[in-house]
Amino acid sequence: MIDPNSDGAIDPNSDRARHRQIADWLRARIANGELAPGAKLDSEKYLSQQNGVARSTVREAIATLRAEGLVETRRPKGTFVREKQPEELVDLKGGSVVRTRMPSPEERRKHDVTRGVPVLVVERAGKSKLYVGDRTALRVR
Amino acid sequence: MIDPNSDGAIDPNSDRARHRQIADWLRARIANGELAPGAKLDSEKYLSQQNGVARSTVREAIATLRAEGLVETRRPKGTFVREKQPEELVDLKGGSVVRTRMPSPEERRKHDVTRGVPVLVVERAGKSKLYVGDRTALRVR
DNA sequence: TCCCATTTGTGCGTATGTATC
DNA sequence: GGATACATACGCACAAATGGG
Repeated sequence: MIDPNSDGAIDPNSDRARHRQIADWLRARIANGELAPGAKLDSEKYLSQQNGVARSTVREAIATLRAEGLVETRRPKGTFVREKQPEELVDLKGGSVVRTRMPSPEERRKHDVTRGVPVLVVERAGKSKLYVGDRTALRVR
Repeated sequence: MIDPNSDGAIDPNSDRARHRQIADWLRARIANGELAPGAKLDSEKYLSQQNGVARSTVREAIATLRAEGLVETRRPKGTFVREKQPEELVDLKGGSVVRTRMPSPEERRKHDVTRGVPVLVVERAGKSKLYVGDRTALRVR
């Protein structure tokens, strides 16, 4: 049996939405290292019972973290804190212009991009190249 | 009265999730210009009745587009196709390293960043600067 | 000022499907 | 087969913000 709020993420008196409070709480635990990269979050069911909210409320909180690129969900394994990826250092040539945006679903599939990870678009001489933000750093020599 | 599927976004026989079908459909309408930048999407209620699905299903589709940076929701006005922002061209100095990621909630507030919009992080000489992806392009001279 | 209609936000409960171990 | 855990989907109710009359 789980004691609701033994770990107390939720303040029932707060005006702040419950799913936001839970997202804040998980985000803080990730930030301070309590939930380290690679760590598995508690299950949605556990979190919902622990905090005395519906599972859908927990799901919304996790969806927020996913969109922020903080966690990644592997079904039905669970949700995990994202780990830093090996980073490729790419040299930028003169005349290049760099932009960033979220990838389309096709680009996500094609380049195997996790949800919540943006891409870098480098344009030069009328052509543009795509780099996955997670695994790329661009350098100006 | 709305005739479900008079506009037919949903194929009930498809095993593709309904919210994904609706997201695909809206994404396509945005891509082909039928829903131009600044245009207002139909309300969640209208879309749900039009497609014969629950409002929560439509909301999930729209949340997807929001995370992709395609639309932006202004409550209680509605959801709108995002417009291209005036772009500032920033020159990159030698020795700079550029990365991209999603902003934290604090960064989003501080820099007024719409959901679904990544940021550019330029690091140089131990210091790093943040640029909003939506309104910034970096140039190598 | 007040009321109302519209629209998104929040939150719940329930049920069923699907993938993994 | 069973247990676990996430995914999909529905329905409901009420809150909050905005604009019109």
